[in-house]
Amino acid sequence: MKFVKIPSIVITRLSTYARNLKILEQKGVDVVSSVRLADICGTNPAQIRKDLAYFGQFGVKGVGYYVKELLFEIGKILGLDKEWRLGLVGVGNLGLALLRHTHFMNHGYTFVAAFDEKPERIDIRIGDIEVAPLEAINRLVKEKGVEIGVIAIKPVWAQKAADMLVMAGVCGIVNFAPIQLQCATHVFIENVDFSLKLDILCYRLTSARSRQRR
Amino acid sequence: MKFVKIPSIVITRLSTYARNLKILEQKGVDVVSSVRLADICGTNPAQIRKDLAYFGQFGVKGVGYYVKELLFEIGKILGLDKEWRLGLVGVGNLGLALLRHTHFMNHGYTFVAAFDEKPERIDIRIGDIEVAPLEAINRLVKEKGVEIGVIAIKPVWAQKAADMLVMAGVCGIVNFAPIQLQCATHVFIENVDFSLKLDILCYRLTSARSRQRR
DNA sequence: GTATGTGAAACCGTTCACAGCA
DNA sequence: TGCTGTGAACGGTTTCACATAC
Repeated sequence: MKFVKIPSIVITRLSTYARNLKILEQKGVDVVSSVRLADICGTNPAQIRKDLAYFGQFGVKGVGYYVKELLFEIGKILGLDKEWRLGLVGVGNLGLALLRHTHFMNHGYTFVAAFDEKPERIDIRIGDIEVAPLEAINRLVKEKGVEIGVIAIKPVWAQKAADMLVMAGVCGIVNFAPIQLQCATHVFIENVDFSLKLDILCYRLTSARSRQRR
Repeated sequence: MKFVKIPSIVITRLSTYARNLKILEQKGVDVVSSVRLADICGTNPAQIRKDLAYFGQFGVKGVGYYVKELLFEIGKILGLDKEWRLGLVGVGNLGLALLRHTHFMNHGYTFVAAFDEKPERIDIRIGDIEVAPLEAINRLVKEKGVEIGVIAIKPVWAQKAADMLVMAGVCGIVNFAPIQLQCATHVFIENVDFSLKLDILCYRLTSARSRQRR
């Protein structure tokens, strides 16, 4: 078997396919062709087939893909066939939104710990979780088996939080703070960046307007 | 002047450059070379120079870039040299986080209206803003001059919210709901997608682990 | 000497087009 | 016939390398 580097955009699309396959499954659709799925996902049929080809052959020639089967296979590829344990740093409004609102999340993810730097937030209970101080990160990450850290704290604290998470053994971080975290190379970081998206929109709106004015 | 299509990844990077130039400015740094800036931004010096070349010549040969000047120019390119008026749909925890916590945002963006579908949230005041029902979108978007809509409402309501915003004249939307919005082609949509980022991390962690096991 | 700006080359991802199979 | 899987062609982005200017 050859070593093939998989572009990260492929992974992004797989997640999109999974999301839309779930919707098809709920609608009771059994089989879907790459053309139909591409239409739904806003991409190209060849792209879907190429993306899947990185991982194997999941379709039936002349027929298409069985929705449930493909969903299962993509889940396996992405690693969604297990429960992932999340630790939250920062229990402000954003943190609370993440903790409470499961509709912003897929199944398979559970918050098992939460931390904050503000003394008045310590010991507050949210569901099953008790908010702990940042100093408890090392102990609780190990105790609760946190695998992914979610940073939703003020930017000034974000790097410290990341350092503590990594020190405790966390290898994956979703960062909501608008700064670039510096971590060891074995740590995977994904940024969720509202102000970046706003900047992109500004540019598009600005250039669309200046084009109109001509 | 030639028409050159600018890749959207260039815009993304410009925003990153701006963010880091701001930090350099605060530190009192006057001049920065593309090598140094690339180092900070985690990219390649040639890439920075190529990105900027789409828009003009902003450096001094043998010297580098004047931080303040370059920051100003990038701001002008992105359209950050004006105030942008935002309208929020969905005043749950996430919406409140966006409204209140300015550290998730750059300067230059101001929320001027907020909407929610839950009757108990209507008429609540947050700062200068009074929460209005979705039905008021059309009127208030026009009255307050909303230019960008921010959707932080439950997925089931998201498409309706988008439709109403677009109907009222909004051409840019930042969407936090984990669904793909369908809008007219003149509308720019940027998605902020937590569960997508989680899926990417899962994949990376899973494949890193399976690589270790070998 | 030093760092930008930019053609040219290398690289990578997307799309095409068709062989192969149900 | 219909749709997948895939080599080949294409198009676009990144990187290199050097002429140019301070």
